[in-house]
Amino acid sequence: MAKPAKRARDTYHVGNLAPQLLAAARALLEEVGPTKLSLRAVSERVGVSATAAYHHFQNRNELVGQLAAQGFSELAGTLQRAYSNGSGLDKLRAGSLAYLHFARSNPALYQLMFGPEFTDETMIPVLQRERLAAFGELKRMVADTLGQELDSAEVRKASVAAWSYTHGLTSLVIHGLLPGAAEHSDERFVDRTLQGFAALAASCRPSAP
Amino acid sequence: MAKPAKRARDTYHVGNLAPQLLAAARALLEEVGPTKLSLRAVSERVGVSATAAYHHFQNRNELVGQLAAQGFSELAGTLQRAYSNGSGLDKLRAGSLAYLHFARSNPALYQLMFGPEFTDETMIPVLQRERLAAFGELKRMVADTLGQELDSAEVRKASVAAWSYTHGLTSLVIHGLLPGAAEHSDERFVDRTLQGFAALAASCRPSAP
DNA sequence: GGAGCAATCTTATCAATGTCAAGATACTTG
DNA sequence: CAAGTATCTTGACATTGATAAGATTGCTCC
Repeated sequence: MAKPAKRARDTYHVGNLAPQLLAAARALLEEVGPTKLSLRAVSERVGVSATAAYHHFQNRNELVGQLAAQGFSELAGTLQRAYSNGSGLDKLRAGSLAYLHFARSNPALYQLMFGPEFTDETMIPVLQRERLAAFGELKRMVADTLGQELDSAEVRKASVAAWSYTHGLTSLVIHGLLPGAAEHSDERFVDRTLQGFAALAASCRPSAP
Repeated sequence: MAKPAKRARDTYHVGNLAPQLLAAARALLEEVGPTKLSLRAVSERVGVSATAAYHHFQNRNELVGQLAAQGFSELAGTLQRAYSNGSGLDKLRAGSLAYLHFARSNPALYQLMFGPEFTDETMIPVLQRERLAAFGELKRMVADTLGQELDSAEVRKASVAAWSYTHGLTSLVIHGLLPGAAEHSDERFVDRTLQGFAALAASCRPSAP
């Protein structure tokens, strides 16, 4: 009704179910949490039978896997935007901020992306691809900051370091392990953590260079 | 039979079921993964009926919560040991190593400890306590390294920083997001990440102090 | 030491969920 | 328009978490 269905393919039976299921699942995911997302609830929200999803996804795992892949894709986009819009040398800080902001805006999705649902057996190709793409985006940022080749050992190590601390901080915030996780701003978390690193680094090389 | 039951309380009916259930759950957890741990399987392994556990735990959540609490307790102990045995200034490196080693020795338990199962509603007191205790251990290490008061702002920030990068690195390794996660040693991961931080820090203050 | 009691355990059962098989429906294509 | 295929529904089954009610065991107290 709202949109004129130009192609015949677009109005098929009930319509293109797969995107609708993904959208409903995405919404439900944030409502009920990553552990309580049921296929039946998703189907019911869209208005189809409980087993309709099996004609578009192999099983529940593929649906949530595509959801996670979608998350990694959005995360990569967010990082890229922060990277290009960032000014000065602290593009990495902007990256961390974007990362944390994405996770706090989509906590359940973030938990799904890094959750225990996907092991080697339950991994699906698209998820692996988007994961790599997101990490590639991070590596690009780091390579640019360091002024080195994208696949140099330096960049690889520094990228893992950057990803580690950002993901760790984000994970702690999301899971509520840090006091006052609810009220504090993204900036506060990132900046205080960076200050913490500075303090640790300073104590390693006591005072002079 | 094996052990002479000194107190009468110790041989009660089938015996002290709660610890047995926890032990079986702990073993099963690592066998089937954190998402597939069922109460029934645990009960069956111990040799009791499916609902026997409900006389010792409110529900499944309390059982896995106590498992997670146990994990935090062991983690705290591991950290403390690494901290006291560590030599020189790199006690923090020893702490990171111990953290990563614990997680890789108990991957499913680690995923459970930081997994999405425990939200504000499903939180249980003992888990919260052990969590805080483990973080307290980390803070002690950092305070000692920095030579500052335990609850100074500096120590708090530095502790979050240290926890963030260690937890982030560990999480990435455990979830298989880093290439070659299976074969490489704990030392390699930690040291390369620390080198990565050094490279990042160096690029922020280009050359001179 | 035995009666009573409370803790513990079992059986039966239910609701929710993931999944499969078979049939019904709608769109497409020759 | 007919045949065929993609899509969707109904019905059913196994697994799991959970509850209710009954059975059993060990403790307690006279």
